Amino acid sequence: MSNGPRYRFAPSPTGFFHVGGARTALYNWALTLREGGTFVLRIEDTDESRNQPQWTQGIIDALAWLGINNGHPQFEGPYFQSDNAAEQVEAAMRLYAQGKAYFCDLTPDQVQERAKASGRPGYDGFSRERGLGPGPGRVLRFRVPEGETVTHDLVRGVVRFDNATIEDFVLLRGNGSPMFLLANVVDDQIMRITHVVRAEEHLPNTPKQQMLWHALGAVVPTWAHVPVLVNEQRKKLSKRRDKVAVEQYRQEGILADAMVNYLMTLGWAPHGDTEIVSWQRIVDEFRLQDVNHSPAFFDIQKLTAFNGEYIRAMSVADFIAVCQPVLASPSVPWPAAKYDAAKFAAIAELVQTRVQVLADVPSMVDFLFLDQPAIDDASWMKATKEAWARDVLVEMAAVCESCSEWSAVNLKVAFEAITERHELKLGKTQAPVRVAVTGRSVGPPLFESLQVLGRDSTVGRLRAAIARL
RNA sequence: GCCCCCAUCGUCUAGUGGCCUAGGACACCACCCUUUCAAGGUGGCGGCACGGGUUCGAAUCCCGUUGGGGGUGCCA
Repeated sequence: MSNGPRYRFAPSPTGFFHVGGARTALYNWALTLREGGTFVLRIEDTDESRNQPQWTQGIIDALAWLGINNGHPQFEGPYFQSDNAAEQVEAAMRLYAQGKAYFCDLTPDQVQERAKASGRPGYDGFSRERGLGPGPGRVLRFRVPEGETVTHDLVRGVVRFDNATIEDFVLLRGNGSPMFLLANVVDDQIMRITHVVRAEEHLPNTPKQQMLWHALGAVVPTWAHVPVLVNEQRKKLSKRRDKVAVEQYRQEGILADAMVNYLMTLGWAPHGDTEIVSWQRIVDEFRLQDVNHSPAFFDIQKLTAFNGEYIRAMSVADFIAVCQPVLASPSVPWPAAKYDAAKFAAIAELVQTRVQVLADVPSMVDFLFLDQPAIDDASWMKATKEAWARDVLVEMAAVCESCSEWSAVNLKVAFEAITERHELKLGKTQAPVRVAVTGRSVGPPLFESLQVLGRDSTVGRLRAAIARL
């Protein structure tokens, strides 16, 4: 077992794993790798009302997809917070025995009423000196000491909190179960965590937890609070409002490498003039001290641009391989039986520079696997409105039927002759042919497309188009 | 309300007192290339929130203002 630093990622299984969590996990993972430490995954499942077991597997799968996998020697877990309930309660009772915590029988409503009456928000310490023992419905509250709590944060620096502004928070619920603040600290102690790197939303929890670490007689870990990810309204990313599920991006054909690279550039940047860098370089260069202090906008457009870069950087063979899931997806517009791997392989290189996400691929090649192309009406109208369009289609159909060798170059040469006869530009004349054959006005280069489609289909579609005019 | 954090192009960032007439990337615009669309190439637009200090010198340090954000649960 490694003696290096112990980082941890502690998500709660309350929904789809989201990009903000992924970024935090990646930060921890990069640090773990660089420093020869350990990455502990702990599922914080103490909120019985909200956590769902199925989300746990989703977290594990998404982490694995991003390269954080439990097969790696520096990965430890997953642990479950609920498994440590006994130790958490025991720690709480120790605090009670030492007078560092006390029981209170006020209900949440009563606490609120008193706060309202006094004009001061939060719990007022009503039961501090009442000497209540444990009992059903009674919560255990931490007795916040007087003074100041000074935290040292690797990204924020020194952050001071006046303890007078911190209420006596709950350690154990009325039903005896441990709450987050306590459970989190006890687990971190059990797992010998040395570095707590988490999102900025936890910064206000830090003085409370630091007091707990002290009260429990342990050496506090090193804190680091990284900025949150926000939407275009500059609000923290929310599962309800925003598109945040890692799994969804994966399904749409965002590559893991692109996602990882993009996420790492939110709040941080590698040295030099390019942000597209290898994971190894990220591991080598990433430092918490260099992390920005302000929230970062999760820009899907830039994520997509990164993804396009990664797609283009792949070999054609890799691109073909990575396209298989989307080409075999049930949402594809052609009947599964009609898919022809050889045809896709023949045209793959030409689609590779034309897609940003893998989900864009099917619409670029669907004409190859459909009996008849799905003609886009607007494109059709526009491409055939000139008088010459019919002649071009007729002449092209004839050429296609009669030309000797069925090849892109041959077709191009023949078509250029037609174009010249009409004293037009290729950019113009190819439009009706393209729409007739592929159904769209944009797509991979025309003659290569025809070559892959084949002579019979091409001629058939041209004839059908002429009949349609 | 109270506590805390933050502030460089629209966005993500480089910048840690002189190398900054502030660099890169995404987006946008133009041109080139070109069989559509992309890709690629070239160029352009565009920023240190404001006000005071400190200093020979400030995007960089200090204070204030303004503006954002987070927290304020018997959620995590």
